[in-house]
Amino acid sequence: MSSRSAERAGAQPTRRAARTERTRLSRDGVLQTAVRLADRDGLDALTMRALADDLGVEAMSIYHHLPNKNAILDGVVEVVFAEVESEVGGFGVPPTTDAANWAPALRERILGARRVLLRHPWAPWIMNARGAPGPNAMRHIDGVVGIMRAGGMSFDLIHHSLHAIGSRVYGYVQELSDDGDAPAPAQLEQLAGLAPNLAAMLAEVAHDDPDSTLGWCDDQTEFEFGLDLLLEGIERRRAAEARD
Amino acid sequence: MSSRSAERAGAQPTRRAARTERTRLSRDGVLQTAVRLADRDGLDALTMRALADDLGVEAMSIYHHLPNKNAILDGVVEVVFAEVESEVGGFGVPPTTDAANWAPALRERILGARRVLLRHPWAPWIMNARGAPGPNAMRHIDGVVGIMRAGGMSFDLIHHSLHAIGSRVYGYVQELSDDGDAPAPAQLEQLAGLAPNLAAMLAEVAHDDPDSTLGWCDDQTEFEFGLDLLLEGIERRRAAEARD
DNA sequence: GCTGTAAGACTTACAACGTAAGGGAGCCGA
DNA sequence: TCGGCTCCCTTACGTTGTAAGTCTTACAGC
Repeated sequence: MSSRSAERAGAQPTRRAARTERTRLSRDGVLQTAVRLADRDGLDALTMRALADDLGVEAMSIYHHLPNKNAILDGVVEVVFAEVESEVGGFGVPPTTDAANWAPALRERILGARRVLLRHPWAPWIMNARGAPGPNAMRHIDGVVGIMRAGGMSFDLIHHSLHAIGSRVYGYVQELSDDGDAPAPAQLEQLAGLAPNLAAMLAEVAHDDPDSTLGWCDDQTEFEFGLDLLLEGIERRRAAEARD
Repeated sequence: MSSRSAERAGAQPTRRAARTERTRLSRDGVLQTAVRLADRDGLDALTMRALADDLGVEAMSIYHHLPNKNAILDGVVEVVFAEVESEVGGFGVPPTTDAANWAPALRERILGARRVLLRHPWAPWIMNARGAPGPNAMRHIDGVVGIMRAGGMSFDLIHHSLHAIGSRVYGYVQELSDDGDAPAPAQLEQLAGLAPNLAAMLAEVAHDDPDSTLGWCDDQTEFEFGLDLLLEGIERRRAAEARD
């Protein structure tokens, strides 16, 4: 049923000939294909067998290049962060960064990361599920620390700020509900009994902006609102630190 | 090997006798046991078979009370939010809440939720993985909205704020790395080549507070730092709104 | 060209997962 | 007493990651 088995079953001269044009794998090729597969079919579809299929190979062959599936997951995230690196023009600290402009610089860096992650929406899930960031992700964070440092903040403040910004450092936030559709009036009425305040809010938002079904959730706008809130607060603490 | 199969193999009069004292399941009992199982052995250990084992029952029996595993996951989260409700003394809005004290009230509410979630660290994972909040979680959010509303904020500002606070509303943040141990000096040196700013920060933190191995991460302190940053920023926007 | 060797692809097989399908025990109303 | 309903058990299937072992192919040295 898969394209590969079809090809197998189909016009193929001899077993031997098929073997002759055997595909050569490589760690990089596997990861690149995995990224495309996840982009196309989602994270759940990224199984060893499906990946092998896309590579024109049997599942177990992959294990000669990556030790296990977790390594693949870590690997694709690293690929994504390589993309982040080129998106933001390198992980270095912009040379003119100082106390006056660290915040916009950081803002730009984070929004750049976000742009890439929006192209690979499955990546945050992997990052959440797996612990330690790889080298590329690490260098991304290092750049963030560098920008704050160039802004004249103490490591202590930077450290707290990193935690505060949390996953926003990476350019994403937990999406509350992806399920898409706006609450139908019937649902809204039902909700009113359970959660009147929430229902009132939803009703007003729906009234003010009927088009924005549930695009009212997790907009770019929302992301930037939260980010700016944090950056403002951090800037105020930086200034306080500088006064001492 | 499991306690149950041992019991089976052991002193048991007759098959019929065993059947007579057949365990009676209930939706509630299943969920309660699932919570205990997850608390004890972690989320990965919460499989249908393990759960059935703890219940003294076969896996498929569970399906007479819950339609599938997702229902169980949703169910245990609801159990957790019932615990939140009692922890915070109900999801209602404190009667004296106004523009002057909404922020402390909200802070208290969120930290209460956090206290409960720290007792069930697996719960956030489920909440992330699955979409829509259940009724209890919904009522929790409704309480949060209610508090802000009592503070005199517009629904628009409340709505943006909800997104900004993100998962903090629920009382948790994504933990960056749970893997525990402090970076060994060797690791730190290796890191210095890759991420010098980060390495410098870690070195200083380690120096200032050698005990706090990596408890320096995701402390209560960190959580409150970020929360207060957001609450401050929101309060400033509320005051601005009130001036218009 | 021939052959030995190592790299790497293939085959087979397993344990664990969620769960569909159907069997049968026990209880309850008639 | 009996029919039927509830609900637990048994068996089995498809999918997952991956361990173990076989076989092919490319290439080095002769």
